[in-house]
Amino acid sequence: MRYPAEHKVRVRRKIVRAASRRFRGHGGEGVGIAELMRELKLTHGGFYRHFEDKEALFAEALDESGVMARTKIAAAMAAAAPGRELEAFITAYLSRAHCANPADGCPMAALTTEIARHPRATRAAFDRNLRAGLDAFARYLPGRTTAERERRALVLFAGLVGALNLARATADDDLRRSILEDARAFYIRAFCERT
Amino acid sequence: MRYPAEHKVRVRRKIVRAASRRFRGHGGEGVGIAELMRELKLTHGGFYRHFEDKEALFAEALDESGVMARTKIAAAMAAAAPGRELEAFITAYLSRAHCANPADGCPMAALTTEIARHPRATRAAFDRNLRAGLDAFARYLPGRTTAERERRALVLFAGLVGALNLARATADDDLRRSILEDARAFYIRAFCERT
DNA sequence: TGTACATCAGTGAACGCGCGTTCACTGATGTAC
DNA sequence: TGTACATCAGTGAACGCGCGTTCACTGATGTAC
Repeated sequence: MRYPAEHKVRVRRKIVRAASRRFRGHGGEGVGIAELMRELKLTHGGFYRHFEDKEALFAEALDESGVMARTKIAAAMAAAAPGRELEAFITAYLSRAHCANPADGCPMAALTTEIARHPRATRAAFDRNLRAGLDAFARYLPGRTTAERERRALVLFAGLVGALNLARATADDDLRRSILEDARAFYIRAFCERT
Repeated sequence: MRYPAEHKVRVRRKIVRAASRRFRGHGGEGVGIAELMRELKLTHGGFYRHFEDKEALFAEALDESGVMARTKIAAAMAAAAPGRELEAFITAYLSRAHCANPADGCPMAALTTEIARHPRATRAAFDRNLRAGLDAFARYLPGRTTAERERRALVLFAGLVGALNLARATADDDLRRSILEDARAFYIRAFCERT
């Protein structure tokens, strides 16, 4: 059956959105095409009318989650008192809610270790989103030049990713809380001091 | 054919050692039992004389890599000038060699994101090795009590893991170098200052 | 305006493949007598 | 000392399963005439 003009675009976006949540929640290898399509009341065969292969979807889902993540960062910062934007970002990133819900959270964190094993094109998508993410808060960091602020943003972000991922990995609730809280306090002190 | 007394123990250890490298290099789902056994000139059927299932091997491989990682940490620190042990550890952990060779490196870093999706027993093995790893360098950190030093060790370690993993994920050599170097400088300044 | 045809998103059976796991079997060695 | 038997690490065929991907087909709608 032929579908209305914009139908294909809408379905494609729905696939990407659903995939971006699933990939973050279960990892690239933990998500199957058939089950993903079933969630959208479609069958697996149609998938290949939209994407070259699973890897292409993965890369596109990375972009999609990147956009969503940046929207959340922006929202957290917009809601913060002036001068405390960075603190708000750090607090939100290392929150228990973010820790408990990888599927709705930062793709950089949820997929860090497996990205290294993906093909170059996918890792390029990762880089693209990493840089865009850094741009979202680099201007709130101390530093005389943009380059200097961006380098600090990268160090800070790497620290946040590491803390979030260790907190997610541990089976010990106390340890998890400790990682999140101590890291939050540490990075706020290290990067949010008025200089 | 029946084998000499200690034969089984030796084979088992060989499996665990080979698995620990492979898991770090390719992730849990990237390693197959049959191929692993083939590397040791064995067939896949015999695997189940040694382990309950793949998950049990994974957990044991985690312990094995933990021991190896701690040996390397200890060696790096022992080779350092007195008072600069922690700096030596940070430098070795964020070295390009460690970044380029996950299979020979820290299991905490190589497997962080997928550990969160493993069963509780496996995550307990992760915790065990995390704590043991922290013990290896916590005493070199500033802090009045052991507990305080251990909490700082955890924050530092999380930062190192995050930086190493981002460096491994990026496809951009310059970005990779930048992450490793900037993070190294940052953490040395933050944790190795004489207090 | 009416008719014939082209389009193409979606369907679902089928493909080949690799996986983790099971199991009947092998056969050299240790042990019981 | 010699013989019969038990042991059990390792073998390799076979299992069921789920995966990514392909493909002949469907059928409602757009388009050409």
